[in-house]
Amino acid sequence: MWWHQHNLCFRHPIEEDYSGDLEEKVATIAETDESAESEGVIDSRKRREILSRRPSYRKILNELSSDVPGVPKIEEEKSEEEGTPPNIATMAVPTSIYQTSTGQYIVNCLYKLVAFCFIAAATGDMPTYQIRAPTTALPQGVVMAASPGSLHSPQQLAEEATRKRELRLMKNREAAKECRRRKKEYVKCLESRVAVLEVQNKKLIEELETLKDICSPKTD
DNA sequence: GAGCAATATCGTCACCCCTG
DNA sequence: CAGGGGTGACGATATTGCTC
Repeated sequence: MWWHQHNLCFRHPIEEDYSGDLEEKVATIAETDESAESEGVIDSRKRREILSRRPSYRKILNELSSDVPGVPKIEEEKSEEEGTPPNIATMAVPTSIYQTSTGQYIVNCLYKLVAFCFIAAATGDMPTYQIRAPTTALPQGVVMAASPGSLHSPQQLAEEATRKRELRLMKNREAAKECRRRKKEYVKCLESRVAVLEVQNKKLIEELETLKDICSPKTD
C-alpha cells in the first residue's frame, strides 16, 4: 500500500516511465465520466484499464544488466537460508530519506540508479543485488490432486475445485511474500547506492573547493 | 490511556508474460 | 495455446507515533 498513498513522497520508481501519474489520469477520467462522477467512486475495473503493466523487477534488472557490459545476468540463487544473506547490502539509511524533498528526488531517480548497483556489483564495489528462489515448499499435508479422470460425482468435482483453489491461493500467497521480499531488497540496494553516491559527491565537491583555492590567484 | 492519522503488512484478485 | 509464475492494485487489518 505504501507505494501509492497520496501523502507519501515515495513513488514507484518505474511508474514514472510506464504509466505516468496514475492519480492524475484517474482524476481526469472521473471528471469526464458522468456515472463515476455521480457516485464519486471510480470503478476498480476502470482503474485497472488505466493502469499499464510494468515489467517485473527481475526483467528490469536483467535488461539493465544486459545494457551494462560485464555485468552478469541475475539468476535464481539456490539459497536455502532465511534472513539477510551475508553478501547483501544492509547499510543503514535513515528512513527520513523518503520524506524529505531530497528523498523524493532520490526515489524518482531510483530506476535509473539501479544500473549503478550492477556496475558496482560487477566491480566489487558493493554487494550484488540478489534474487533468491522461493524457499518455501508446499506444507506437509497438501496432497496432490487426483487425476480428473478418476472423479465421478459432482461432489467430488466440487471438492476438487475447492482444493485446487486453495492450492492456488496458497501458492499465490507465498509468491506474494517472495515478491515483496525481493522488492525490499531491490529498494535496499538502491538506497545503499544512493548513500555511496552521496558520500562520493561530497568528496568531489570538497576536492573541487580545494583545487579552486590552490588555483585561484592571490589578490593582495 | 483513548482517539486518531499515518504507515506497514498481508491475502487476494487480475493481468501479463514466459515456457513447454 | 494452456498453465503457472510474477507482480500491481486493492481492501482489510495491524502497528506506530502523536496529541489531548
